[in-house]
Amino acid sequence: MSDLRSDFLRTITARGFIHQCTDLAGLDAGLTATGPVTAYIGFDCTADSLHVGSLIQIMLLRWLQKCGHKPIVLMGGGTTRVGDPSGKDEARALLDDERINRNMAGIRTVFSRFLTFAPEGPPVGSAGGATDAIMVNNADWLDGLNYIAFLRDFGRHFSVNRMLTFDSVKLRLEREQPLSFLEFNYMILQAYDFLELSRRHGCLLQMGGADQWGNILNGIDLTRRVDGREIFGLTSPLITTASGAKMGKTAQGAVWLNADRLSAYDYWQFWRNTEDGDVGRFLRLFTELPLAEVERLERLDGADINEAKKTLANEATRLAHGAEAAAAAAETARRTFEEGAVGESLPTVEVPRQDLAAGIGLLDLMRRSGLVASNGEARRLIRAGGVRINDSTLAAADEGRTITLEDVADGLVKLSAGRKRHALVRPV
RNA sequence: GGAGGGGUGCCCGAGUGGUUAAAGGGGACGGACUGUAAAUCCGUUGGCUCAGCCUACGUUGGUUCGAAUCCAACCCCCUCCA
Repeated sequence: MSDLRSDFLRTITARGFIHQCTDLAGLDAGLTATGPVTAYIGFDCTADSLHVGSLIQIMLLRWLQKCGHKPIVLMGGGTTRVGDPSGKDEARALLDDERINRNMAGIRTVFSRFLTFAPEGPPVGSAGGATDAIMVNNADWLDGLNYIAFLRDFGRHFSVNRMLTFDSVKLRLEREQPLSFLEFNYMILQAYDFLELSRRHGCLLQMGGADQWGNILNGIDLTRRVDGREIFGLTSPLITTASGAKMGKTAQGAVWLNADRLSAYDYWQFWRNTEDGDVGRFLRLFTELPLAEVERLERLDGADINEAKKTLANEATRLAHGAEAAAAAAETARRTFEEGAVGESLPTVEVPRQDLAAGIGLLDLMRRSGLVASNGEARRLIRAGGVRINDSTLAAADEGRTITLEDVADGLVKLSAGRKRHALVRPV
């Protein structure tokens, strides 16, 4: 790998971003020819934010841009509108245009932290400067397709025999999971996306997760057959934790990148709680620390590795939420965990002072603070000895307790569920 | 269109008339131990006004003192055939 000449490929190789590449040497040559190269990654727009599951892809685009090339963020507006009938779930409610546009706007907000878009927020699809990122929507070309014309011009290049051998299809069939014709067409539409981006923007490379390999290959084949142009594909490894779990799930659900969905504090905590065995790998993938520094940090032994985890949390949070939010999260964590004091960024519920004077049910307050989802869960937690008010543990008999002004210390009541989850109640 | 199999709690999966809010496993949460880690051990895991009540086994009706379990219709999935 040391014979690679492009900054981009050298960087992402050294940092562990590459799982497979269609033609590493050819791509290297393309990247070192004159001028910026355009590359894209596709994203669903089924939600108004992305989560850490997409972070490796986002970082790939960020490195691409940092190395002097042009990233395209492809929003699956066209395919999202069709809806993905995967698995045994009932057909997902179809998203309307308004919803899709709102989701695209939310996702664009996420990307604006990681990538530099052309100034003045040009309309979706415009080209911008040489290395400015652009966001495009595949609805722009998919919506207008004519079925017969499409089949004749492009469908003839796809062999069903071959499509059946792709993992995305094969695994589904082997596990006797339903696979609709609609889904079967996804790989064709995605292949067409690549062709379209190659034509419109001279896009030379598609990247994606390891599960996208087959889809990417199809796009490359299609473009070669139809336009005679050689383009490239590159996939990133599937990221699991050292203990084998899929990365990015917490008690509350997905780890969102958008502060409306998950606070910077909780995001920081997510990284802080990384398993020992993952620290080095995550520092390489999800921060931009120099590799020498990463190597120093991952060599730390025993409890010292906590320093590396804090660095990981600081750096990752800085990228997603900005330096200020990262510092605040770090400070809150320090005060909460290292001093046992109260940190400012803990989740806070505001409660009218007179309600508190009258007394508010503990169960109710735990629910309102987001610490538990139901009164029953709160009761169980109390019985298990997992609930504390201002750091003193409650007994089972405290279930019916109310919180009053007498519990307020320094203008706050601190509620804790377990060792790590805290919330503040603030009378107003 | 025909024949057969199947739809159970967050997921997988047992259960074929009552002692079933439903075995077992996974996941998740809490406790112990720690380093806000992993592993391990213990506990919990539908809701509520919580020793009582309500809602739940694809949907809707029915049989029965009593149904996830029996019957009917419908919806959906899988396999094979046309």
